[in-house]
Amino acid sequence: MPDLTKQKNAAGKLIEFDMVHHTADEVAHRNHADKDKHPLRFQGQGKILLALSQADGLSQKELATRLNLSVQSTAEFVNKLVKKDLVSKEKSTTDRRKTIIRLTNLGQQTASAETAKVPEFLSGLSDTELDQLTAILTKINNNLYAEIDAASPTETNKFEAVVKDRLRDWFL
Amino acid sequence: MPDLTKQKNAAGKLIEFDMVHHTADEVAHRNHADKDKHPLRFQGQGKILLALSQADGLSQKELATRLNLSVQSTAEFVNKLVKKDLVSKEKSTTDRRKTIIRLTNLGQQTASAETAKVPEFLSGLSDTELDQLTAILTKINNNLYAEIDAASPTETNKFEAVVKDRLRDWFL
DNA sequence: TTTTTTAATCAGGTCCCCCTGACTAAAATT
DNA sequence: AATTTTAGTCAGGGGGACCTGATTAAAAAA
Repeated sequence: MPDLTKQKNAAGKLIEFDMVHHTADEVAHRNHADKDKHPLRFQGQGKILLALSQADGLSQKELATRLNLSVQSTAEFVNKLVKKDLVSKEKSTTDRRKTIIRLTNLGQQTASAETAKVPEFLSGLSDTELDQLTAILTKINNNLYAEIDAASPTETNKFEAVVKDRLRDWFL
Repeated sequence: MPDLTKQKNAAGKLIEFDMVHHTADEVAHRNHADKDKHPLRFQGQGKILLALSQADGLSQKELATRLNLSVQSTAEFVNKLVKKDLVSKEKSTTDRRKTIIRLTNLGQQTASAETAKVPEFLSGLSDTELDQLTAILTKINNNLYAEIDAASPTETNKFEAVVKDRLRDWFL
């Protein structure tokens, strides 16, 4: 078994990263006169955006199912995104009960912009360090997937698929 | 300059970590019948708790100043924490305008419990990997501090001090 | 065709983070 | 003693993540 101290050190750094990262883009958004407010994480409106950037043109129901949200919540988030011009709604022609949600250009940009600016804080790391980090995070993430799976088996597949597929699009 | 691909890989993993981590404890809280709800991050009530665990017995005004919050928001969070028995309020005897906020035992436990369970997902990492991770995250965090500083010079000192001191208490 | 299922919507709610404005009580100044 | 500054409180508001219940319109099944 590994050295407890080393584990704690790493854990501390990870927590610190969490907090500092959060604050960093909070501050960035506040000062930068960026009219757009929030980080758009994997929650609420951000969730929708992420799912759509992986598979565009889903119906609201589809979105709700994939994201484990009630259809009402989904509708709420979608409507908010429509107001911000990030997605569009249109009635399906084949089944007129359905509403198809699509990313607008702005929506696509927004989704990618999120990741485009990430590597900034990775500057200063050597190739070796980047490789190490990637390898380590892969393990950590797998541990987390396992944790999610243990707690909620049904949810994993969908979630993991959405996240991984999306990240693949972005980074590979 | 570093390999762009390596940087992207690492960035992808980091984003993935963010999302998966978030979802992991969301799910954990949902299923585990843990009566306590939220992760208590560096926001709102969590912010207060963190600050207090670094320097207990501050006045509300002090808290507000350190955390860059309005006094009203601070009061709101403090009151919520009081209801949860995590902090206590008492009038200062030397200056009867002031209200001194202190962590209760439960509050202290809660603050530390947060970190106690973190190393879980670090299991499976070797000592070497843990060292590497720590070193790398240190660099990343410093980059982020620099970013915060650039965007909001006034805020940095307070923030960095609170975070680092608190983490030191927890992990060293 | 009538009934049932399905995709959405509206209404209303809970709780969280955070802010401004108005007002009180207690110190510090003048 | 009268005034001003300071620490808090109350009231009210804006936005966000979510949910349940009730209702409508359209498609699928009986």
